[in-house]
Amino acid sequence: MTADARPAAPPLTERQEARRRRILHASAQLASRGGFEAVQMREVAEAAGVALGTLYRYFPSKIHLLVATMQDQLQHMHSTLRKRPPAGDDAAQRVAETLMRAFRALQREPHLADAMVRALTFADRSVSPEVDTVSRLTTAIILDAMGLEHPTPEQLSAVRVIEHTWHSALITWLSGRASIAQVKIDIETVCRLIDLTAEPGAGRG
Amino acid sequence: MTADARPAAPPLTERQEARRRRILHASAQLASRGGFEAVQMREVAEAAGVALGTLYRYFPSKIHLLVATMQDQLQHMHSTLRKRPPAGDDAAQRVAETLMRAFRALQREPHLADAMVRALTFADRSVSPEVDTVSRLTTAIILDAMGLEHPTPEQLSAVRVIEHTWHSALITWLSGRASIAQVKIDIETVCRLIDLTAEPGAGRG
DNA sequence: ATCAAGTCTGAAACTTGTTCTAGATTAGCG
DNA sequence: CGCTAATCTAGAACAAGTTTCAGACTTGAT
Repeated sequence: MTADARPAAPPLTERQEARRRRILHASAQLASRGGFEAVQMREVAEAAGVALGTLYRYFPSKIHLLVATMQDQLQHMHSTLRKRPPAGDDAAQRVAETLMRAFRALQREPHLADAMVRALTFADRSVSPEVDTVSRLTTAIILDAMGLEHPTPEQLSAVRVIEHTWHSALITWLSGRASIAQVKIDIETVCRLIDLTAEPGAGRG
Repeated sequence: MTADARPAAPPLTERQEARRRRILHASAQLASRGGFEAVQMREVAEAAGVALGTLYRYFPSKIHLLVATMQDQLQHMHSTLRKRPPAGDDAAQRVAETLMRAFRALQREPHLADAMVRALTFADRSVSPEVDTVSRLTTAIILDAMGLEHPTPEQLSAVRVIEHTWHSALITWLSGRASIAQVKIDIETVCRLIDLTAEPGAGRG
């Protein structure tokens, strides 16, 4: 899990750490109000009490900023979920329940969700490392729900597909093209893949 | 399917139809070169021999333009696929083959794919109708591959999840976070959902 | 052919993400 | 303390999406 691969992450001083937090907070705040468009770099800088140039030093683009915001929120959610693990009988149920729980959390701040998810899927290669971190966090959450320590490659594939579905379903909901009920069905549908890969010996054909 | 819902689509004159085509062509051309960023509204207008204001009259935003470009390309692909239907034995195989074929077509113009897919997932509510059209086209392609005329609700759910996976996998590939092999695995994995929802005993002919 | 309504053009203006610069502040160090 | 390098600030400048506007051109009806 510990992988600070990026070339030398210089340790931040306390004031710098504080600045970084203020920026992320301002970002989430503005996003909660008006979604992706409401997160305007000048406004973030002002709300965080920081010069525009400084904001760009900390986060090299609006997309980077919002993806980092998502990392932040996901971490929060991960620890929340850990405290109250899902109670279903089989893995598929637990994963579906976990994702729907996460989904309901996002529903409470739909604008914030909009900003984060749009940034995530719009990110180009220059943001890959950060997006990857988000992806690993999501994977960790799903694996936690499955209760697996050593997933098989097959199971990892199922998890990947679940993640795909999760992201894409989120987008269709955010853009008003799918109802919450529809998202629930999609998630439950994709979670059936877990059953397919659960039985040891039920190898892939 | 027949839904000219949008308030009165006034029939275009011949010259207008020609302008529209020129614009879409210029858009695809520029996108093929440098992807999303290379599609600059001023350049599209110039390449299409049209004033900037006119471009915006035809397509109210860059996103609208690129989503329309995708519609165009998808329609093209759909008719191509119809000519040579996939040859697999069961529905899952045929769908996977079809999607991988589409995927290889996109690979040939990765920049174009980048522009279209980024626009598609970045689109907000104001583009919903157009994005929905793309979604229906994709669904039609998948259902064609399955060989289904009257899918059950369950099968439609599977198709939805397949679409989710398709879009999201495409994004991970475009942003360099997944290899082509990985995409193939993901598609094959999700296609196993089709087997789950196949009518028992009906091998589907 | 003529008029009115709608469309297209060219160009400027406005918005917001991003970059750049010069000077002030801070951090680490002797 | 006093120096140097790094960081931060304020603000201008630039880039590309979007809007606006006055005037020229089409179109359709009379």
